Amino acid sequence: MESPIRAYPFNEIEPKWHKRWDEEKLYAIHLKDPRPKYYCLVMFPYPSAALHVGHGRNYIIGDAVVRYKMMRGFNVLSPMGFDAFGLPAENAAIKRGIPPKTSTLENIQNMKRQLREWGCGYDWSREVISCLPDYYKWTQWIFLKLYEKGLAYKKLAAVNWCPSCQTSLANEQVVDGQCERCETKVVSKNLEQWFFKITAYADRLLDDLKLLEGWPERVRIMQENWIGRSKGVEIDFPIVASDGKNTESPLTCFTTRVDTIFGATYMVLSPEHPRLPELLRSVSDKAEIETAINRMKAQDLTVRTLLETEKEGVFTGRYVLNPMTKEKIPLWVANYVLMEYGTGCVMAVPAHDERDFEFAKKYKLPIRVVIDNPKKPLKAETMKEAYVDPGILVGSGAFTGIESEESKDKIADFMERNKIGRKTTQYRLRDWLISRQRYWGAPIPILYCDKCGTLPVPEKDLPVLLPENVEFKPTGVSPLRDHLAFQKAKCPKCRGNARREPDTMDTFVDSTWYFLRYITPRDDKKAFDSNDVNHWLPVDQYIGGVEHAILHLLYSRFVTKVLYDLGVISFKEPFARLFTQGMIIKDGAKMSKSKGNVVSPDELIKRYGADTVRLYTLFMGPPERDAEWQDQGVEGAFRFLGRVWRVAIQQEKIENERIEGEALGHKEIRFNLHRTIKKVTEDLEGDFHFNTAVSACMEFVNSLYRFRPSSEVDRNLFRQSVETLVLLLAPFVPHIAEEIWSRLGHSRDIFKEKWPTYDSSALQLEEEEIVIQVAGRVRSRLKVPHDISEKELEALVLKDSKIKEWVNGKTVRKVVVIPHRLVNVVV
RNA sequence: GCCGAAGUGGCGGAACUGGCAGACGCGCACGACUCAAAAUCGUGUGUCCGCAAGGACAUGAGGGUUCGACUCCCUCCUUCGGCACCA
Repeated sequence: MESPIRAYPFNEIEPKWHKRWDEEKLYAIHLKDPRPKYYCLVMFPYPSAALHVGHGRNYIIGDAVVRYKMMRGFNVLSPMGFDAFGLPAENAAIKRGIPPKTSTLENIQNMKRQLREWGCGYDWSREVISCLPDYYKWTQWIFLKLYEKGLAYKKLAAVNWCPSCQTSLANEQVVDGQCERCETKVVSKNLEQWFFKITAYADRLLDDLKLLEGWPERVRIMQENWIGRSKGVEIDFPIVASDGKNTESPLTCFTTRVDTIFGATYMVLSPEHPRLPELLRSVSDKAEIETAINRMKAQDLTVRTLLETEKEGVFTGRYVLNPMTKEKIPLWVANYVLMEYGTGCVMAVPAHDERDFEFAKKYKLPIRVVIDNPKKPLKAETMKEAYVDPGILVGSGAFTGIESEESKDKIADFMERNKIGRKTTQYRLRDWLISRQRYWGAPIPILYCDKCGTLPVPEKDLPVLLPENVEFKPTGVSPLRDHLAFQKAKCPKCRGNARREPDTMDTFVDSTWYFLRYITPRDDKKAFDSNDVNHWLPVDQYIGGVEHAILHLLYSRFVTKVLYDLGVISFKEPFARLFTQGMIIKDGAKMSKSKGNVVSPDELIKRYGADTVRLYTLFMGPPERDAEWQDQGVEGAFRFLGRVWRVAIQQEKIENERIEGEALGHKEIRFNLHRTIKKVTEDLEGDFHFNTAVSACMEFVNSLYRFRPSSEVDRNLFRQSVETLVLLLAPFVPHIAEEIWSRLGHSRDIFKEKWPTYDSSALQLEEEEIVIQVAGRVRSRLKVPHDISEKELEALVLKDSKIKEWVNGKTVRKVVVIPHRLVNVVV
């Protein structure tokens, strides 16, 4: 890149203030400070090699909020740390051929330098690094707490396995059947794994979303979808005995549409249903049936769950009884029924379910209408598709004639009374699989003793240290399994030899509680102090990318609720307000090293200074939306800061310059000044409209360039204008603001100053311009006194020569007067 | 398929509660300064007609409500995101 352009001396200013802020400990807070607290948290980063401007948006937004709140008189907590365990760090280390710890700590140093250069300030005395024992000791403690509560358990299950990362994954880490990290196709594998019982909290995680008014609607909806609660009924279908003796227990299905029960003309099991072998025992020609079932089982699950996939099935030769109609209906097995959801058994109502309809048509199964369309009566023989909307029950025994929505409860109650079925709730959410067969994570604090079984590591023995001299290349089993020193353990009960759990925890466990650790980060007696944490949390403002809408944000909410139940914290939700900033796009794609479209902040800062990068980042568009990075836009921000510098520092020069444009007077400048304060304040108090706040400042600078102070009073206003401008800009461009502030003769740090307030009387002009429309089109405008009455205004308008021309002969039907704004003459 | 967000000049984007569409910035053109360039300062810049004054058209498309619609309602199209054979 070219050498720095001639401009204000940002390369002297910026390092000077970084040093000053460090020395003054501008960001260090005291927990017991009497001012109102404000906890501003940005999502802590993975320590990758270097940050790009896309990452920067997060920290710049956060820093602007922090500095603004400081000026509003809050005791602002702004901590930072590193989410340092996990696959990305380990994979990067493997590539470089060095231990993950070395590369991670190296990366952290580089990122800290970058954050400092950006001018983003944190209370570094509170730094947490999740891969260091003084942190993960307490991550392990959290695990033990969940274990005590029965919320951490081990089970053999079909789990998602990434063949490239050589580890199991949580459901949340599988995107479109692929590994979230490496996009390799995920396969299913039967393994014994550790899970967190997040499903036990499904209802509360869902219901408490309503408490999160400060969260973006879309994030709440995404979590709602993910949890996927559906209320319905479990119904027992008695099996018709093939040998006359009815000894088999009934098959249970789950449905959200009990209202359609009278139309259930067959029943379908998932090919994986555990009772299939038993059901088939008495069937004579079962070879063919079993072949068909095995074919369905072999079908790739990701393909099988595609809507387009052809439905396939086979009749089992068995029958069940529809418990309401007492009819004998055939029992089928079909590929469209999933074992993972509900009971793996579905009552099929072809007339009112698209999938059942398609299946029934293919295999010529009976279709019976039981919900009629009130607008257009249905006929089973002529139906082209299932009728899935509400309607009136027909052919439904005692329930005929009832509206379908209403009938759901009535039928369910009837079933409960007669022990046919019971109301129940199903969730899409699965328990959180937390074991990883990889090295770079916190060891799961569990011991196995041949005599005493599975035992938690006693709290006093924490941390279970992650050994450093390990051959850690992924092999599919945890490298800790064969590490002798690590495995050398004693059973806490019988003192005999015990083995350690070799798996490590998912990195997302580390980040479920880091925001608690920031309060008392060096406490080696406990994870956090309940009193302090209860004072400082929930986080007032959380800021981060929307990619964590489900994963991190759901897991953190879960752990918070567990800690609440344990009585160690007094709040149910960790983050009161959430702001999700948009991505930065370059050349049509998300900025990423692999795509080769990253813009490095280091070079930009060298060329233009950090304030320019910050200002452009905030100005480029609404912060919650994606934005396209344009190098030329950076120049614009840089030019603006030059204008600010000149108007503030080199005032005399401007005073002496020849007036070329239209000059503005005292009154207009005063008006603009207060209007700008109002606009910037409202933009920051609202949903962080930095882009319009910056543009308001630009407008004000433009107007200052038209001001020619001619008197002492004028010069005072000019000075006041400049000082206010600098205060308003300080959260966005802290270095230049500090520098101008001190050059204007202030010795106190600008962030210890009060945020300016506006005077509404200055916004009240005696004369205002009114827009005049004829038939809704602007035809003229008038300057009128502020306190003119509507009558007077109307009369004035009708006398106006231009308006007369437009009215010309037509009758005036009505005159609409909107005070202080507009008059519309309707002809 | 369901849910959500968005669609405005050459570009990024503004527009309060329904009240001057295009603020602010980029780009472009012209002028001032300069021997010249850069930087800076100024002027102009939606489209069409017009020398101009001015007028017509214009916020994804089409309807509607209203004195008045980027904004509200209906139908549809496109892009992005989430969920999805979930019973």
